[in-house]
Amino acid sequence: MTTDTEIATVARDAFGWARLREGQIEAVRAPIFGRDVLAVMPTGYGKSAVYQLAGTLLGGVTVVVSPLIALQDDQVRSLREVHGRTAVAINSSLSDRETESAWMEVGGGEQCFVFLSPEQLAKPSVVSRLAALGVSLFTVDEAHCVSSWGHDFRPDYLALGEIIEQLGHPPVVALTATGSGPVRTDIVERLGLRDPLVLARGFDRPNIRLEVERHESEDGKRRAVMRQVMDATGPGLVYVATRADAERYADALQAQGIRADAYHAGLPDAHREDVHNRFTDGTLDVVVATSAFGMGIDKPDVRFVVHEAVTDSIDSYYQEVGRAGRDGMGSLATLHYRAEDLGLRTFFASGVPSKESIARLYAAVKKSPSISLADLANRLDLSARTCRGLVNLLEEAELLTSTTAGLSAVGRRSPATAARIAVQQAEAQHRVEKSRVQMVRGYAETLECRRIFLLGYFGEDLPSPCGNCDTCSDGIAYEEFTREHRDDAPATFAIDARVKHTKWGAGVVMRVEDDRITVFFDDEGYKVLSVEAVQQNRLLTLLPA
DNA sequence: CGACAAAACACTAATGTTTTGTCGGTGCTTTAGT
Repeated sequence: MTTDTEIATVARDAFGWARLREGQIEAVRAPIFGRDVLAVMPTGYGKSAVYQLAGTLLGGVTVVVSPLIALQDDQVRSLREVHGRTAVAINSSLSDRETESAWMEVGGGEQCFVFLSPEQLAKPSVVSRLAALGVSLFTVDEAHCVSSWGHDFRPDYLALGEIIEQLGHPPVVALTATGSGPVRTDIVERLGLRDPLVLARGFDRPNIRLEVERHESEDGKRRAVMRQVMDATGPGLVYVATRADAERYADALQAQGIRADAYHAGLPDAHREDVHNRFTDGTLDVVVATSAFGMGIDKPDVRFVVHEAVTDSIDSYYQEVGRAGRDGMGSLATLHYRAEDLGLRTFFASGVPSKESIARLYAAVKKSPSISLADLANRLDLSARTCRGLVNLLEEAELLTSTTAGLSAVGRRSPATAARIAVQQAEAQHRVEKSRVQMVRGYAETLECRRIFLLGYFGEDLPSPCGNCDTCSDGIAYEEFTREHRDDAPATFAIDARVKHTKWGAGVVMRVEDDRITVFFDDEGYKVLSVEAVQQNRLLTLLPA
């Protein structure tokens, strides 16, 4: 209890916060007692306060891993200018001299926050500097990136677990606004968290109305999206799947006199920043964006989030939807659904590397043990990224290990065998990703209450239909609800139970309904099974937890 | 997988149909050349 008082005192005296939420206090308490924590809380709940308070209380060096430099700069500015703390962001935009002076600042005072990208931490010099200084707290902000970006897009995310160990495993605080059960498990495993406290708070956002509009033709969908945005009031976001669509819709909306603009990663940085600023200060009403627009947006009065196409997962969907109505006022989230749009997402979830390239890489490592990643990329004439991706895949398949000394092969397999195993591993990953896309289809096509479905995906049980989604308004949700709760559900498996399927291997029960059961399998992803089939054919057996 | 553009074709002239090809999302970093 003394600690809770201390936390409250620091919150008030150092940061000027009169009140903390229960979840924040719990999340701060864990690292102070040396326990790792994964906190899943929506933006606006006060995630940053967790590491800011814990770091201040623990003293010394707090590392904050954050995916975007713009995000880091915002945090540093806030810590320095608003709260008078010591904080630096070290990245490639700094000159050598600036980098040196930043490191001096880190080691110079009683307490300092250091913001780093995972790519910075991939450099041995950065890790050894931190090790020499000693790290009191290791924070991973936007921790879902570990899970979603680690495999291919930003492979250095996968190395964070190893970095934490090299730093002597200080208490770890992982923070994210999104994350279904499997994503949380993935974060915990990849960061190597030890018996972490897992907190999830504030998932339900009852002020956001949920709607799905189905379309047969591309043209019909386009007209419906245009009509909706033109009739809507207040600031809003339109999420599209491609850069070209972002520009097309933005142009069309402008032509209709709407203050709209496009945002995607292909636009010049200055323009992106300008769009962001205009949206924040209210001179721009609608941003038509790819998934590039999102992290770091903290605008309270977004009144609608329209999805012109499906996302790659419900995790992404709910995160994007969550940008509406942070002020608690009524807001609208509409998904314009066309079954064909799932194709693009399925495509992104594909693309297994060729056996030849894997075999070649494995053979090269066997031939030259302790080879560095850079030398390997050079020798094989691969880009550093492609090479890193392949190495990560082989590491996950436990065919390679990577140490500070370099890469080396594990066991004695032929390159062909190694390639076969690695391809199986990659295919399993892609099956999981495709199953995540299929869950988006499930959401779009469900007859039950949308919110029951969404919250159920995140492991929360809404006791009755929400009354604020399209299926509730149509009355269908209530029919479904009573139909499913007609009888006492037959004894099946409990949520979170670890099970084994005759064909799909081990998995975790995510959801149990009257007539079907949803399981997340390690190598297959989400599968919806009929309870009848499961019982008749004894498809599932319970595994010890 | 599917949208869209370019190329190829189909044939009686300027434009429509079919086939083939390409591309699609997210950000760090670092280096060579102005």
